[in-house]
Amino acid sequence: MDAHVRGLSSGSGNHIQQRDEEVICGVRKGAWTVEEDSLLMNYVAIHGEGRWNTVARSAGLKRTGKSCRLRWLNYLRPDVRRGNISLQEQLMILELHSRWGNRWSKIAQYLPGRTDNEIKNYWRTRVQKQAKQLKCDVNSKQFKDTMRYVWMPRLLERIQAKSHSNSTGQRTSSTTTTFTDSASNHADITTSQVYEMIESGSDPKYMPEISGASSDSLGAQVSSGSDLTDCYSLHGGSDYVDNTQNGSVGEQGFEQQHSNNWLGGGDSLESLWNEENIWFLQQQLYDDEV
DNA sequence: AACCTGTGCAACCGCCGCGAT
DNA sequence: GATCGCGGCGGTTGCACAGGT
Repeated sequence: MDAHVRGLSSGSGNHIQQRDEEVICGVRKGAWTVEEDSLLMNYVAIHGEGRWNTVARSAGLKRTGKSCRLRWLNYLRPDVRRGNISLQEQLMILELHSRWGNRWSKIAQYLPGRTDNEIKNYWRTRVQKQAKQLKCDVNSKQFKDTMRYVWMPRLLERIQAKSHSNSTGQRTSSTTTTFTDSASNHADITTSQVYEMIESGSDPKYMPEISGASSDSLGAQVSSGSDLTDCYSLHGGSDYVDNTQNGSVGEQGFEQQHSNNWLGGGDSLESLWNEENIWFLQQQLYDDEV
């Protein structure tokens, strides 16, 4: 269905993509080949990152330094994670974006293994698409309010619901998690809101006990970890039903989930968008008019 | 089966800041 | 102070693929 699945089925990321490569002035463009990846990985393994123009030349790659850097950071880096944005990560993205806007690299610092490119793509393909469907600007107050007062609380609810349903008690007791990485050094992250999210188990980076590929990690519980086939490919899956039941939709009786939760992924943002959000937006617009 | 459309992601582009000279 | 090269960042594009008609 999507590129995740494609990538999985190929077993080697996007190597299946055989776009037309062009060579202009001895510089290759387009999709990277397995051989190029191998050259770059070997070179970086020996010489380390940085000085990308030198890397490109010395590794025998007919690529620009920029291209090598991008390929390494977004794809080849060993700790890079792709696909399957978990609920916690979604929540983090929403919160941090509301705080910083399109500072993708800054946001990415708080989502270990996620690249700015992936977060940016996520925002564009999921969030902006929602705004477009609702015919409102993604930067409008209405949309931001909807995110903050509807979307994010419900994400939080679902995270908590999943946590409880898994009955391990790990997550809810994790509020004492300490921060020992880069995030703790960011003086501009001071609001309790973000910390609460993080501390409640938003990400493996902040949850040493659930880091890595542990199958019983929260990430795995929520979104099957790095399984690329999960989140956005479960059309009509059981998660969808669970969402409506666990979501505490409630207040205006908008229990009915719209059938156009197009991607249908139970843990995706899309499943949160229903008439309730539209209603909320309409109320906001109405209030503004009055 | 053929074509069309939507989707998601990798990669490129242009701009900017910074350090070296 | 001016210039250059480089790396980083955000915006944008191109394209493979899946699903629909």
